Amino acid sequence: MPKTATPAAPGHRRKTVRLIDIAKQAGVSVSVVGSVLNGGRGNSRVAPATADRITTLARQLNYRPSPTAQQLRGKRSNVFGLLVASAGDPLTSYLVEHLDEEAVKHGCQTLIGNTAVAPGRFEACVEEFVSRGVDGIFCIVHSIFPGDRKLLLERCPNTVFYCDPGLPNATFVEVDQVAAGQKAAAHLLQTGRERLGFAILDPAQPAGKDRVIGIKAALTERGLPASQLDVFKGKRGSAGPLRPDARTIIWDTPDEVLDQIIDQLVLQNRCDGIVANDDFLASALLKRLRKRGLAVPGDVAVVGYLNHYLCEHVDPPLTSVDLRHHAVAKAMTQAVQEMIDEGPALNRERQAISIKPLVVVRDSA
Amino acid sequence: MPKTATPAAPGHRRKTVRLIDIAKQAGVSVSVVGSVLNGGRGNSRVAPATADRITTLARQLNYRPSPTAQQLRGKRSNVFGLLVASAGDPLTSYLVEHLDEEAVKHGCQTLIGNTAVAPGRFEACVEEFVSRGVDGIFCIVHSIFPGDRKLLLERCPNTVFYCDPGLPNATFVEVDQVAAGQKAAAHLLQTGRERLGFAILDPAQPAGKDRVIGIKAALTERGLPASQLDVFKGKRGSAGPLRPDARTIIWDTPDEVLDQIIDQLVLQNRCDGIVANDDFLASALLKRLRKRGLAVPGDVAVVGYLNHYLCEHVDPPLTSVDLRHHAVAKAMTQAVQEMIDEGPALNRERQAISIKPLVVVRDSA
DNA sequence: CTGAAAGCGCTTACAG
DNA sequence: CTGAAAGCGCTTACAG
Repeated sequence: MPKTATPAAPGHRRKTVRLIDIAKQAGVSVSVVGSVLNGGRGNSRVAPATADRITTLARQLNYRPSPTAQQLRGKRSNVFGLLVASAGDPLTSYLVEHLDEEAVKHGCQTLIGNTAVAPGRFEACVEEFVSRGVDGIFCIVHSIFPGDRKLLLERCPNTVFYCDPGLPNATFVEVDQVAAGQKAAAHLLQTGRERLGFAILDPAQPAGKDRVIGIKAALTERGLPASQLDVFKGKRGSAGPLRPDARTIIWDTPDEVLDQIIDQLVLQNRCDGIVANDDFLASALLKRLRKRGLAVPGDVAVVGYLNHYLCEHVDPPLTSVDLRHHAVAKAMTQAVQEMIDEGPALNRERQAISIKPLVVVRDSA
Repeated sequence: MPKTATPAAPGHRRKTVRLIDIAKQAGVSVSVVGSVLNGGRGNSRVAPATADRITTLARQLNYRPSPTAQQLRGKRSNVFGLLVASAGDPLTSYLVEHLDEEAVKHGCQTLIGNTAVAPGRFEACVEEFVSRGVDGIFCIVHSIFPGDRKLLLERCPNTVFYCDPGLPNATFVEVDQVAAGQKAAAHLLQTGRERLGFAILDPAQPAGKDRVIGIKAALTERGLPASQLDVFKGKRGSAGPLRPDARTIIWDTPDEVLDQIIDQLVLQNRCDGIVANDDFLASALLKRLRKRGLAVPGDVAVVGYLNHYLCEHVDPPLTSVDLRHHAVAKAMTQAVQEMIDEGPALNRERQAISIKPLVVVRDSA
């Protein structure tokens, strides 16, 4: 229990240097020092000679303004809050990294809000972020996780979502699913495939429908009929954490479903190119195809979706659709920065920013 | 540019409720309200009836103390800084998640400090953390990345490292490498393997030597001579990022080296169980062994190290040594909490906390 | 048991 | 061009 009221220098005696310390040494008032060192526009108000003396002194003493005091006085915190279901999930960890990288470019730091740790954490994190005075919030919590997005937007209008939260006045960045389907299919067609299969799970999701539209568009572009696409509509397998230790959602597709996909698309409909719902399904398909004596890409080409970490490691390395997390992060950061600069614009209109994905070619297609 | 000096409620008009607001409504002074709502020991000083009135009012008005003001007054920030080379790296992303989870349990939030974004970021992050008054810092930046650890420890004594930073007064948590080798080998021996191979990269690293000691200990425990272990000492392949987008270090082992490993360990020395340096090497070996007509685990069993995400997805699924990131995170958080509680104990002794890894059995061994 | 007052480090009108 | 003063929201001795 620290007796001193010196907050900086955690667990340390070392006196933190303040404006007044510099002011004394420079023989001027704190106002002058403040305006020279931290002043927004107003360091022109100080005589050049005085200003020089002050900046030199500040450098010598290694002066750092106290963000705490500045914030209490009404300045920005230069902190963004980041709501994430689980920061360790490789699905989003790259996005976390890129968001923080962009935040740093904007002179900000990122505060983690891990919402999947316990029930009610989403709302609790929002309250904490707001009371800490964050400048804005990124919400990259997947829609399958609970959390009151409406409350979030009320408590902090400067919020940018990853994917559509379904709120009338939300700002969000999303991946263009039509383009995702179109690009995956176009790659298959360009490399000589003629009959395409789409193994889709959760066909009810709009993302799936958009990808079908995209695949058909790719066929049309090459003058092929939409009937050259066969869609396997399956259900998710059991969802469970990858390891007892982790909270990652990994969708485990049972062998029966994999066999159904292979039976319908490859054997029955003679598809020579398959677009898989995601890299996990693709990776499972790769294994199952081998087990059944079908060669990839010899007999059938496979394209994944996510361009996930594991693509490099499966056999053969998986061609996949990259979601361009860095571009997403840039767009999200830019959006929040604009909201901050524009000030409290209540009743803001819904704004959707769309990112076009890219195909990363490896060996499977 | 906000005109008001109200920091909370980012980009929002909504007046934040303060102690004085409650004080007025309750007809008492701020001192009383403060001691009831935020007071450490001293809420016994207030009459129960008054206290009740105040707490009710606080709940009604949804009062939240301003951490900024509290911090300026000398209270803890309840923020931990987290130095990480790249938060998106799946090697550490789980550790990031677990550290934050533990921080939340201790009533703290985590501020990210991404040190690999640009040169000098490590030191810059340290300064920012210190000036923001973090209560402690976790440094999980891998030793191959630059960063002045000594300065870090000086600026913030309440720092806990993941892995030995090689400083005389550092507190750190590390994985027991002897146990890692011992457990991997013990599993192979228990499942009927008799001649072991260890494919080690960077043999100069102490971690590698410790693992050799562990493997030999496992042999001895079963009454086998240490000569039943054959060590392949190789060099790292080229290190490069997995994707142009990411800063992850992935060690790419060229096919020639993989062939050398197989030639020496499997063909020449008839090893039937291989301990691989890490999951990436193991995954590459799996592919190469298949290409050369050797069955896993039929002809040779393979054990990885990391229990990385991809273990589930390679073919066959990889048995691996789990580094118990959650236990590591717990130990790190507990250590920093103790440092905070004990107060500024300069000249603290070097403290090493060792975590014993576990074998996670899948199909490859 | 309660209140008035000082002060954490800074910014920002307001006077000179 | 420069300084004295008020105040951000809170805590903490110190008086009553």
